[in-house]
Amino acid sequence: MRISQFFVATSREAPAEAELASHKLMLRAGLIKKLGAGLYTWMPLGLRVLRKVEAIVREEMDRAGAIELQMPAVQPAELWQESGRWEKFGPQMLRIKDRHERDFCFGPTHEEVISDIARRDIKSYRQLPVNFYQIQTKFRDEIRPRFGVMRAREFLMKDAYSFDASKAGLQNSYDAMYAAYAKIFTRLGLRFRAVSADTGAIGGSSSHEFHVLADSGEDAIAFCPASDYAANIELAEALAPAGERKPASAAMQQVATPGKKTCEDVAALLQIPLTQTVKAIALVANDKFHLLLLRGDHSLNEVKASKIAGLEVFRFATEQEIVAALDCEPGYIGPVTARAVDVIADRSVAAMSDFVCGANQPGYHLTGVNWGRDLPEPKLIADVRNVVEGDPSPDGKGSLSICRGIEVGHVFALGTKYSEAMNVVFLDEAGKSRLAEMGCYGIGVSRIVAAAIEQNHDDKGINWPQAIAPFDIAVIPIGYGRSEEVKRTAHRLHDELTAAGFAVLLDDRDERPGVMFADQELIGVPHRVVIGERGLKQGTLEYQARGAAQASPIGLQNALTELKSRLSPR
RNA sequence: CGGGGUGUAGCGCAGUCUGGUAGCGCAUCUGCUUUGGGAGCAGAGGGUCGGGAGUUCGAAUCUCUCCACCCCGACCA
Repeated sequence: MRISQFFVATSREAPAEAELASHKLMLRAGLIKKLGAGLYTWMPLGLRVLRKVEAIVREEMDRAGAIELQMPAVQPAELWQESGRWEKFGPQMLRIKDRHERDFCFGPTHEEVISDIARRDIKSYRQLPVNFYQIQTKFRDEIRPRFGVMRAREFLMKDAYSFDASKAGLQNSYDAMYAAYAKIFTRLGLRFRAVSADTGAIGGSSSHEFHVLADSGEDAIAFCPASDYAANIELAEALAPAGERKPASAAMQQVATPGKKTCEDVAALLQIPLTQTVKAIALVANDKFHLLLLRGDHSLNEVKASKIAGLEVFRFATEQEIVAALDCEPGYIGPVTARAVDVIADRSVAAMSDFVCGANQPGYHLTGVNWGRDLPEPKLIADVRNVVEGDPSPDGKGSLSICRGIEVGHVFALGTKYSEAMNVVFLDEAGKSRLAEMGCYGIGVSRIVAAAIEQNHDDKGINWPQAIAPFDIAVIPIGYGRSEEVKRTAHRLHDELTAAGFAVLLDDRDERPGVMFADQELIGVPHRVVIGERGLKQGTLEYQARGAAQASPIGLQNALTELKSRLSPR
């Protein structure tokens, strides 16, 4: 490809709205253009990358036995009403009406549609198992779209749905997808990790997320360096502290802590460790007030909290509700005099003695508080906090580390949730009607492009993994308009490399060298060869890999052979 | 949904407080020079200052209103 016949629109400065490295670089390199909040055009250069990712995903899905189809992006409301998700899905779903005032949505996902297809066409166990997939544009009306295509509203996703006759079959399908995902991300050249994930509101038996590891990732992952344990922080269990609770050694005392509303402030004022303090979080669920206790240095895990019976749908209490229930403003609330209130203690709080908490009197806290003596033992003890670095690993092998990741894939064993709701049944060997066991498997295709950049860039620009680079090699002639020999050599090399099956980008703009170098580095073409009069006189060209510190000369005579070997994987 | 911020040329910004005929850098176009790391000089084009209403002799600037975009946020123990 000659640049003059392609479209490369790079810029030196990124629009002010971009924060993340990948977002800035995608805009600067001209991969994407923003049309509106969370809406992006894939420019020709970006589209080449997107298509490469897509191709690898498709190949591995096919290889794993999945069958491609394509469902409509716009879906009738009826299907969603049938599954109950028309109401449940909430404002994330973009709802639209047609000219007859009939309700539709722009599909945020396709469980309903695929279930509808399956129930119409799958009648016998002989047709199972089957796994359908598509690579489709989805729309989710995110509260806050950001980071470019990383969290866009319109995005490209590969979603697959498996149907099996039995739980064991579902496990097979699930395992096959898990393996395919590992292959896909390996082929993409990304550093990733599969982690156990919460099965959340969808229900179902097991679930794994695939994360591309990057400090800028939105998700926290807990993993154990000493074992293969890895879980989304939402799921990672915080074990109860080992050993017996220490006996009380101090008397309960009320101390003045005016203006000190946070555990940090109180601990600083009293000169005690933060781990000695207890914070009380006021929650309301089903119109009932609850006080949830966490150690001062811990943070609430809302997913875990919502698994407690009665707290399935909770919210934080308003200041008015707190005052009404405890007769005290937030900042000084605590469990001791809150006898009429349901108290839920985190495991680590239940194991504390001589702790400090709010006194339910504005400007006062209590010190030396002890369970059983100063207040009743907690009615309910649960794991409701996020694990922190150094917590013991739930599998008992060492301690946890925390890293950040970008969720690019998710495999999910759904079971019969949708087959029940949508009546997806088939006849088994005995002629009996049975519910299909379903699984669903997503990959954020467009997000992968951004994630790959997060993981592979430097101060000059993108450094694509070979597998998804928009071009394999850039040919840069210096003095293109001045030297016939340079021009001729450049075109010959371009043609030969192209004939050898490589995607070649020839910079025939007759630009100054600095401009061409800077553009190639920004765009991130993994290899480049420079042709100049100087070198040609000595019969050499210059080769440089994108990440390499400097160029090395190669002989003009054997240039093609040499470049072929450098370009071929491994 | 709440709070904050921004909207001026394709991009990055100044000008707004203190009203008086719209500016800088990059990019674009023309010419000459230059040619191995985002060139130099000379010239040129491009903006109903987010939209609407109002105040005023006069509004990018003041007032009201609407819109778009960005950031932060459930609180906190």
